[in-house]
Amino acid sequence: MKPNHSWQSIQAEIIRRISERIWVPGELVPKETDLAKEFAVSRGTINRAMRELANAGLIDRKRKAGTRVALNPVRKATLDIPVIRLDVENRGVSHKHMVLMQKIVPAPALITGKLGLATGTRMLHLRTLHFAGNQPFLYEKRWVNQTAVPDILDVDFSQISANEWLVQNAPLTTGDISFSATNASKDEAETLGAKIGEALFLIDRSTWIGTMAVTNARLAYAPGFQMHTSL
Amino acid sequence: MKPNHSWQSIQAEIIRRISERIWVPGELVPKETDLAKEFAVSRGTINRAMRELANAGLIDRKRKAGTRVALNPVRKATLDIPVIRLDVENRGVSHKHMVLMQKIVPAPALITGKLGLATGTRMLHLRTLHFAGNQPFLYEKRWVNQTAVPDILDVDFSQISANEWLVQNAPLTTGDISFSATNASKDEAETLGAKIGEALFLIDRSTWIGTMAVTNARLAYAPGFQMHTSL
DNA sequence: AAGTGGTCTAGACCACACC
DNA sequence: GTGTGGTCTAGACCACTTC
Repeated sequence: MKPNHSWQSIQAEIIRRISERIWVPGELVPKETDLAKEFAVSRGTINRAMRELANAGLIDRKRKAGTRVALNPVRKATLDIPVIRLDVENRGVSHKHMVLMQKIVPAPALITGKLGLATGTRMLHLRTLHFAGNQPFLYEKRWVNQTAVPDILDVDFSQISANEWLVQNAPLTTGDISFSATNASKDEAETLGAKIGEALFLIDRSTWIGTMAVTNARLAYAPGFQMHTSL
Repeated sequence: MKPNHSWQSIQAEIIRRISERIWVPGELVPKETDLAKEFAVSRGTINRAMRELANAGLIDRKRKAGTRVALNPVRKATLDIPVIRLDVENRGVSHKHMVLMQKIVPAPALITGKLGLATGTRMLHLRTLHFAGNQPFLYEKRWVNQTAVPDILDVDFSQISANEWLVQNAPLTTGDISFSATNASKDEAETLGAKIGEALFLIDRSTWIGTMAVTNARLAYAPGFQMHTSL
């Protein structure tokens, strides 16, 4: 039989019923077999349409208890975190980077704590300034666990940034990200061409492969930076 | 026949092959029918496992051209944007809010521009201070298009915050969000109990129902705020 | 115990991209 | 034209939850 409805059109109709309050928050909605009859499709198609809405937090589904419209719909914003070079190039300007510091030293407790490593672990420390065109764009302070990615010790970071090397050579890490705001320190202000105390957008990211800590990066963006997405 | 593999275990195995570089970035991976044979499952199960990886940006799939491991895996971070009250309560403290200003005036061009409304449109303007426990948490400056949600004019905002009323009564909006950092103005500093110039985390959100602009909110968080998520 | 969603199957047709 | 992924079907069994 030829389908009269695609899963996407059914999903759109369900969204319409929720947004127009035909189905009210907290209310039980018809079960899959009933909806399958109504739309004259198979249950699998209904399931496909509803599953994504459940993942998105719009509806709550429980076996036996049925499906209800979520009382407190949690909006989810998806942020793409590309390689810094591509992020810059997508803005229509060229990217270059400059390594300001590269050394292997015992990491501060703040870093080993975040990564769950023993205090005093010797790690590779890098400070890199990324440019968008001729403007400083991003000041990256990174600590890398040599044990997790020993090959990194042979990399020439004037050719490829640590960020890009890690994405290509340690893909599929898990991690935490936090976003915040900070006043520029003297070091940050001078490096980024900002004023001391100017508000900077900050990303702090720690990544692991399985349970092995790989790296922590503190990314301070030049003043005026905005991270943008849609809902 | 009883399945030997769930789609999740197959997905995990595919991820393993990519992360251990058994399948190299840019390389063509076996087609669905071949993988179905290998894992002794039906093609639908393979498709389910791969579809989510394609959505996540890990692989690129094209009809006829086949499936390839993505060259530049874009990490996607998902941010949950809950109602402010729940955001606060999830931190283990009580929430209350205080309406500092409520008036209907012609909106500034900055706002009408963002929302695509005629300059000088009269809109409902609200300034609300949200507390986490007894600490100022978030200073919200909001503009609401009365035409889109006329019922909002009857709402008592001392009982329910505009944020929460809109989530419940104008759900499923589309919108833009931007995240940035700003130095606290005198007004913001006094309201949030911060110092003038202190770095504040800022969210600017505009939402629409279809093509009808609903609201713009500028959320300035108290110093020290972090937005956190995992990869 | 019983009802609901979660998953899987084997097959089919279609849409798109490459030829 | 041809090959690949995208989708749908009709049916089945299972897992979880509530009763």
